[in-house]
Amino acid sequence: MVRNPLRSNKRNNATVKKGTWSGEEDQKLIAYIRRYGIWNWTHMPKAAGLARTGKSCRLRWMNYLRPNIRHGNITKEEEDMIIELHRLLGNKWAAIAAKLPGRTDNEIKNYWNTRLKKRVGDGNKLQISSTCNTEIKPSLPTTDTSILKPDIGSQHGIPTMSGNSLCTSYGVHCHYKTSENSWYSPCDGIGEEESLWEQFLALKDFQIGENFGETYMQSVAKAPVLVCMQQELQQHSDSYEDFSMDLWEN
DNA sequence: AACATCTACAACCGCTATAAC
DNA sequence: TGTTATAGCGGTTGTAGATGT
Repeated sequence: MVRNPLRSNKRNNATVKKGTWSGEEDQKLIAYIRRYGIWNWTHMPKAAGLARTGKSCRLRWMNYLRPNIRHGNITKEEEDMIIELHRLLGNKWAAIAAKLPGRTDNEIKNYWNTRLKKRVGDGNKLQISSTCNTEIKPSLPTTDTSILKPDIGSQHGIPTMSGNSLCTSYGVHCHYKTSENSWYSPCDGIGEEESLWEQFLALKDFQIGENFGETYMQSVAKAPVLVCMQQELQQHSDSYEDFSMDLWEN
C-alpha cells in the first residue's frame, strides 16, 4: 500500500510527495487545521509545511483525519444500509456515506467493491417504467400486493416503480422496509419533498389520497422517483430548478 | 520454503459543478 | 459571458498482507 514517495510536479517543477501519509505529515495537517481552519486546500499544504498537493491533503483530512471518523469494522446494520442505499441510489457514494455517520464515501466504496459487489451482484436494480429514463437501483421481488391501490399515476403517464415492500399507491412512490418495523428514509426532511409532491400533483391535476401522508412519509424509494417527478416537472414548469436538486443533496 | 494469486484499502487521477473574477 | 480556480465525486490503481499451491 506504500506508493512511490516523490514525484515532480510538472506544472511548477516543485517536488510533490505522493503515497502513504506518515504520522508526521498527519500531525502537521491536523495541527494546521486546528489552528487556522480550512481556508484553501490548494495553498494550505505550503503554509502547513507539507510537500503534498491540496487535493491529497483534502483527501487525507476528509477520509482519515477529521474528527468523528469511524475506523474499523462495518457493522451488520451498516452493511444492510449500504446494500439498501446502493440499491436505491446506485454508486452515489457520497450520498450513501451521508447516511452513515462517521463513514466516508471512500470507505463505503471500497467496502462495496471488495466485499458486497460480488455477494449482492447486479440483479438488484430497481426497475422503473419506460416513461422515466433515469436509471435507478434494483428491486427485490414483490411478495405482498394486497396493499396496492389503484395506479393513478400510470393513468396520468407518471412512471411507476416497485420496491421491496411494494405499495404503488398513487403510482409514483413505494415503501421500503429495511427491517421489521423499521422504515428507512434517505432524506432528512420532508418539507421539500412535500412541496415537490404538491406541485407535481397540481401539475398532474389529481388528488392526494387520504393515506398519502402516511405512505409518503414511509417512502424510501422516493429519491429515484423524485428524479422522475423532476423530469416531468421540467417539462411543465419553469420553476423546476428552484426546488428540485436539493432533494438529492439530502 | 518459495512463489503465485487474491483481498483489502489507501491514495491517486480525471472529470464535473460551482464560485469568483 | 467567458475564463480560471477550487472543491468534490466516482473510478481506478498500486501494494501490503493473507492465502493457496
